[in-house]
Amino acid sequence: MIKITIQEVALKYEINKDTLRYYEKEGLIGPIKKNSSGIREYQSDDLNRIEFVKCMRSAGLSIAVLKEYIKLYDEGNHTKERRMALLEHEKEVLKEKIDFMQQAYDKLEKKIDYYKKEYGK
Amino acid sequence: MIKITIQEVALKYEINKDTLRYYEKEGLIGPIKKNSSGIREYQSDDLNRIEFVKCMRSAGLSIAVLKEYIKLYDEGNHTKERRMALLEHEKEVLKEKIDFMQQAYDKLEKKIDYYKKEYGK
DNA sequence: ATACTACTTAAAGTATACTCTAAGTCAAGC
DNA sequence: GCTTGACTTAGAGTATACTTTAAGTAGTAT
Repeated sequence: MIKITIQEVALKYEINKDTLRYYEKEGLIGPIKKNSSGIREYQSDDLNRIEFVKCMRSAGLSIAVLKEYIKLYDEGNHTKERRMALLEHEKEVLKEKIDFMQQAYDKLEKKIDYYKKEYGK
Repeated sequence: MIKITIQEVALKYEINKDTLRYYEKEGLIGPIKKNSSGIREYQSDDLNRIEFVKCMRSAGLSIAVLKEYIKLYDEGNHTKERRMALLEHEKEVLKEKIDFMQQAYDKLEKKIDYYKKEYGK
């Protein structure tokens, strides 16, 4: 059984300790088990969840959406359909965002090329 | 010479009128010419700028970065190198973000597929 | 025993980007 | 001439996601 401290989790995933506690308070992760002194001991299941949350947050999924997903998850098997719908919706949102960003990327590239030509004169 | 109102710009680009004024106050667009009654009259140059800002904002470039770029632009030709560097930096940042989002997208897709299999049972 | 460091909590503070409010002006229609 | 509706401003308010603060505890090193 793995038991690692908040410090170690923070280092491993490059997430602020306060952010980890904040995510826990919001119900995105945990509740994390605590030892007799009240210190958090993160286990491998917790780490998987953290990795998922980190990935989704870095992609722009909101705390609220992740909270909702976790809530449904914790409610058990009868929420599978709703969870799936939620994920599919977020997938679509993400797709659109990626599109916007790709458009901006292309525009930036063009602008830079233009500068390069100008600069070369 | 085109002259369109803030209302029309707001409709055309789906940007809140308050946001347009906010962007102007921050120096991202304009200053927009005003008629004798103090009403803004947007011209085609303004619209091009607005389109650029909208595109970059939708891709996540910060107000601060756009402000900096516009500032350099307004300072004249001798800032071209710095502008190019700024754009290239933002391009790299965008690339990374797109990567993160693509990763999350793939992860979501996998999760959904998993649910679909489970659900089919 | 005392100093040091990392942990704990609840709550306040910060950054970013809007978005709304209040008070007022102005042109058009009745 | 008065109402209506869109505009103006400065400044306050909101949402989201942290991040910091203050006050306190617990385990380890000297």
